[in-house]
Amino acid sequence: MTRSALTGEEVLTTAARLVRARGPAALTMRRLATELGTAVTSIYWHVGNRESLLDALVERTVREMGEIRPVGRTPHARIVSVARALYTALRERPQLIAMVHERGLTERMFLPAQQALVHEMHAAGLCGETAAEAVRAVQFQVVGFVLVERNRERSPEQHPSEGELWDSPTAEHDPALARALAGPVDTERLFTVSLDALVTSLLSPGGAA
Amino acid sequence: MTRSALTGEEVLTTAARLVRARGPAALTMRRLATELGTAVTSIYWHVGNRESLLDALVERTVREMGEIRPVGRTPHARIVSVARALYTALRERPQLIAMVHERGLTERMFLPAQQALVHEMHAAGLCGETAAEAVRAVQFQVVGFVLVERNRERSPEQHPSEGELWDSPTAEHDPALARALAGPVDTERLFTVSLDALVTSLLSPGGAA
DNA sequence: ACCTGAACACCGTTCAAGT
DNA sequence: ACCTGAACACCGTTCAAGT
Repeated sequence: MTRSALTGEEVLTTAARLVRARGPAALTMRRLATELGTAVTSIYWHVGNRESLLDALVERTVREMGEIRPVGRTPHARIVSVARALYTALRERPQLIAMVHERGLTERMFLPAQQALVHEMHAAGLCGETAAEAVRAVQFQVVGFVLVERNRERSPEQHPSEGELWDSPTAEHDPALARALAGPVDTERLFTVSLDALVTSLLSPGGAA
Repeated sequence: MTRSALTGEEVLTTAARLVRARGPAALTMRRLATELGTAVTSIYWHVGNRESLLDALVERTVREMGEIRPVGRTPHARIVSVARALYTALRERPQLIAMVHERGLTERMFLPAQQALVHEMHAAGLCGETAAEAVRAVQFQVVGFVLVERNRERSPEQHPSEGELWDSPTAEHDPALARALAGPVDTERLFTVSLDALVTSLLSPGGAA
């Protein structure tokens, strides 16, 4: 049986599917060829080599992250919406994001969202270095949460257990804190709450950063 | 020529050196064997396989990060000192940290520093969820900075250039902001400044988070 | 223009055999 | 108890040869 002509786009799509389903390590040229029903060497004609295939995959991810648009009526709401959209998009593509980061393109990936945030900071009356720091604060908040959360998912059994924190003498007399830091935490809620707090304090005159 | 008996410790040290010098991809069992002057298969007797070798490497890194101690007279100063120490330690071992993260041990790695931060937050009068959020805020600040910074180092040519930001209509009339967000930034200073601002606002009553 | 198999230099890992 | 080489199943990549 013959298959229709192979295209670069088809290679890319199948490669992306492999990465999302089974991680970057599962993306071998031979496995990809089997998946596509072609000889390994055909892939090379279309995408060069493995490295440039990964580059193309990353490029596509960066494009997708660029489609984030603010929604809401107040600057506060619009900033929160961008941060939430970033957060969601990052969580949906953990492996691809890791690949973007490995290639040093994280900043470029964030650029459109960053420009949107700058716009909203201006609308809220911030400017100059204050606005820049506010933008970064939001960005770091998102990245930090995604990282911590992913870490919890990966190793649900080995992150600091409540027990361990209870043993710590400093936490002994503050159970609310121990609970908040150990967990299972409702990260979704925690993200919303602390993002809201952050944006509020950033936008208030003489605020946090 | 014979060599003295191989030990697990020796394998670990040489492996760590290889990773720090040339990245995790350079750590192949065969290369390691050559470096050690033994047969590949000897390594297996001492450390099991590549996976458990990496586990041991990661374990060692986690231990090293646990040696952070706060210094200074005020809670503010002691919190800042912990954050700075974390920041420095993370920057010194980028590849090993990445491996820790891959294995989902980032939180465990941060645990000692986290406990120190909890202690200082209590000393500063915070407790419960407020203290927990403050601890996380500091932690995310550090992680966020290390990530952004490492990204800049990796791809000095492709992060958003000043030119690009200038083209953006939102930044056109705010050169100070454009400068702050593009770069090259004095990240060392930026880290100090924004860490100080963060801690100040966290510790002030009715503060940021 | 597109696809192929053979071949090369690398991997990690197992295992029977040595001392 | 420790070390070895041979062998296996995998890699990515090149290249001459096909259509």
